[in-house]
Amino acid sequence: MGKMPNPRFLRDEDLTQGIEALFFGYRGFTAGPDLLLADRGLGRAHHRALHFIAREPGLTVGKVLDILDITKQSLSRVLRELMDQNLVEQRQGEQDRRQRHLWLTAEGEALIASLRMVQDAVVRKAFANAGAEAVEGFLSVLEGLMSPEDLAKFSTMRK
Amino acid sequence: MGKMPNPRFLRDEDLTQGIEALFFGYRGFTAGPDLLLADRGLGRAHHRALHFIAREPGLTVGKVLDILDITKQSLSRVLRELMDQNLVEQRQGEQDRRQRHLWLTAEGEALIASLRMVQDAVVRKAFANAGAEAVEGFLSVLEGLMSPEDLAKFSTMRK
DNA sequence: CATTTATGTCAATAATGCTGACGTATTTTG
DNA sequence: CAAAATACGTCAGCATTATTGACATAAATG
Repeated sequence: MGKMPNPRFLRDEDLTQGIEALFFGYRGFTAGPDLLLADRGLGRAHHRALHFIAREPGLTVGKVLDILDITKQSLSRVLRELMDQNLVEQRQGEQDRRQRHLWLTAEGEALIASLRMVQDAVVRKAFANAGAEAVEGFLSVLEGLMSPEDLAKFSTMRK
Repeated sequence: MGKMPNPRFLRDEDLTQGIEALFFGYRGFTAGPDLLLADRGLGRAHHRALHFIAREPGLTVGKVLDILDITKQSLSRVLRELMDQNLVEQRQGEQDRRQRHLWLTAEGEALIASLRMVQDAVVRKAFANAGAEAVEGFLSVLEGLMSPEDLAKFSTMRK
């Protein structure tokens, strides 16, 4: 595209910097929600489940398993705890009655809203300070880091 | 800077996309090393310790505690396992003999080299495909996500 | 009707973190 | 120099998140 390629691009130090940026950045990204969750005896796994159920209400258990890529035993425990706390509820599928569709209760909506509030504040600040173009770069690098399977999930989610 | 601000920048969907990109991207970033580590009965915590010891040989235990921000009990177990596997060794400080300086053994160097090989391949591909400008954006967003303390650590590490 | 699919559960195990309490060696400070 | 602070280690107990393997049930499908 007529851009001068940087002759010092992709040195070991650049990669080291990228690796460490991800380590520290990811920690800043999860710190806020972790505190809120701990109040209710929940952890990051519960947050992830809540996030994707909120994003696509009525998801089946199988779909969540596919997204989170954990075993059903692990997810089962997480969902059990969320249901025990009246944050999530299950409804049997109408067409396929083997399926369990997951929905947030009002209380679950409230919790994810406060988690989003905290996390959005961090992300919004980082995005705003870096600028729209930087956000584009941020996203495209992260897409490149994803496995093909996860990239497909990520992409179809935002269609 | 005379740039047209995008009127649709920082919508909820943008934040959602950023959040999910981090989730899936971080997973792709850790998947390769995790497999290699599992062969030796090690995990991500050992990887992090090895990384920072490799990066700054002779680090003291206290410095590693500060970087990783875990308790000394947690780090102690990790270091014990690394030393038991002859990957890391400790040397008493010469000036301050209370300190324990950490060094990789030849075997430790070999392990971190193969971990780096795997992880670098993923990061290099993502960086190369996205381009130098995208990498700038990637880094500046991640810096914005870091806590002030972690940003300081991150910054002083690359002086 | 046999098979596959979607889900749940029991039991055991591992990695990573935590808190609290103590102990030792060494350095610093009043 | 004695007291306090620092650097590090360790014992014990517990929580979260994940794993594997085995087995069970209900419902859809060929």
